[in-house]
Amino acid sequence: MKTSIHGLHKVFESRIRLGIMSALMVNQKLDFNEFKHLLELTDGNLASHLTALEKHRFIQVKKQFVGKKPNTSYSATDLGRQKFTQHLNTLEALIKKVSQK
Amino acid sequence: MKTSIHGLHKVFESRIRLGIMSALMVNQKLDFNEFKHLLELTDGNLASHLTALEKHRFIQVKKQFVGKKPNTSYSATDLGRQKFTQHLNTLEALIKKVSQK
DNA sequence: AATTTAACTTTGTATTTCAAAGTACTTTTA
DNA sequence: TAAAAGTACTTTGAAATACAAAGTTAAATT
Repeated sequence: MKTSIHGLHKVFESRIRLGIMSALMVNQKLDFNEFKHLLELTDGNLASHLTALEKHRFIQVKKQFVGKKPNTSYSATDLGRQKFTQHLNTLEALIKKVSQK
Repeated sequence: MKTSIHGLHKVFESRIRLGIMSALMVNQKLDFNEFKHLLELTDGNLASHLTALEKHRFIQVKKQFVGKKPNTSYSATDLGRQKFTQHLNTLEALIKKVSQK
């Protein structure tokens, strides 16, 4: 087991950040409001989870105006994809181990 | 995504409790010291994670003497197996979703 | 001018996590 | 037989995390 949970990254353990990263793996970009509706969080809480991922450089932010509205969109960085993939691989291996028997 | 992370259980989010449950899915019982070596935790920390799982009735405890030494062993309950399986199924679905494309 | 929208930041509380130290009881060792 | 060690905790306290609610900034709409 020592080896099995070694590839897990603390920042991905939260269901919310897990959700954010998953969403960004299948969508090249998503904006603040999309996340808000997807995850049903308060603005502040969502912002802090996004900031946590940004601090690790697992996601990157782009601020612009879309039409006349401000828009903040997020995408996974290469590093983020790499680390998150490793996290999922570890989980997958763990699931496989548990399922086999 | 709303649906995807719905089957996750908070208590299984921690890598340590994930490790404990995984170990108990493939071993019908493990004792305190085995966990200690498997997970490399201080006694107190291990005890509190085990207690957390016990409070949810996801694991059960058996205290006995083995030879002359006290021995505390743990096993997953049916409820624990059921809930943990659901957690892993949810993760598996999420991984599949992310991997597809 | 007042309201709304977007995206935060700040504040404050509650919860979680963990190491370290302390405890109780038994056994082994010097 | 007194001291040390092992098992399995509990308690304490500090640090990190999580979250809601309220406040903020700046532009856009009514």
